[in-house]
Amino acid sequence: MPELPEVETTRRGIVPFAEGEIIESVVIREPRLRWPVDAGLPGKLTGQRIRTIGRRGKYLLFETAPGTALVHLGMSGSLRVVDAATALKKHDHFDFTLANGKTLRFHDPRRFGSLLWAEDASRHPLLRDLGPEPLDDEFSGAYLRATARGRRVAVKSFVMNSQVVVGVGNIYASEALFRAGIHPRRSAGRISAARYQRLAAAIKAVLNDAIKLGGTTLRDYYSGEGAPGYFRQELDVYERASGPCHRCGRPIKRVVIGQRATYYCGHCQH
DNA sequence: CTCTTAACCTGGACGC
DNA sequence: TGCGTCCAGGTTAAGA
Repeated sequence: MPELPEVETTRRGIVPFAEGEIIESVVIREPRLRWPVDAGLPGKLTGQRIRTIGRRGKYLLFETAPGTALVHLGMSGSLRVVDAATALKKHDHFDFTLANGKTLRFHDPRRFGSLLWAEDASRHPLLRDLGPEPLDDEFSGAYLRATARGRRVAVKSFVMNSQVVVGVGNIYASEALFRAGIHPRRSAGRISAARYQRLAAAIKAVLNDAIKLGGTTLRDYYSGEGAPGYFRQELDVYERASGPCHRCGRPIKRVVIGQRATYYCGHCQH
């Protein structure tokens, strides 16, 4: 479910309530997430102050003195600020109870999300090999072009590869390729420098636009404060199969690339 | 190395 | 109502 804009919106929603706060208790109700939750994790976090709440790709990073708790929302996860007395719902898998009376509550029906511990987050195996942040200056058309050299994979799969660049998931990959006028099936290694410049700019623009509107709510995404994202109404192609292209009016196509639904305009994208 | 595929899991929508 | 099928915002591990 959540891509970079949704994770960033979640982060911004919980920062005012949780950054700088003491974690009074950690309750794990369901440890069977994407990776089993370490039984020793509550003991490590309890009593610690959350120094910062950061983000790396789609991971939220709760940094404390002894280490960092990594939270990934997977496909269907959400992390929300609730009052301590808020009734539990099905699939509320863990809570961080804070000293200010608020609780960070993780909800995830499909359990593809995760809660992990790292003494040094940047060296954790799941973070160590990640590509650059798309909104950083080092992520550019030149970087994409150099990284794509010799690769034959479809460009859509290429930009969704977190070792190439983090945070670009299935919605924003289709959206960025539409904005850049690039066909999603084109081989990554056979795209010009000029077109990669357009693509890098399109990725930055679509992610920034989505963050401004609080992300995209299709089914079950809600921010840290429980608000839906309003970028859905700005989508040009995603889940618009057979609808008119916003540029040329021809019907948007839906195909499957790398097992994922992909939307594009056959006339505007080459 | 690069690339493809299966797998992890629940629930909602839809057809019969 | 129920049952089977398909689909869903992510990511890794295994295999070719």
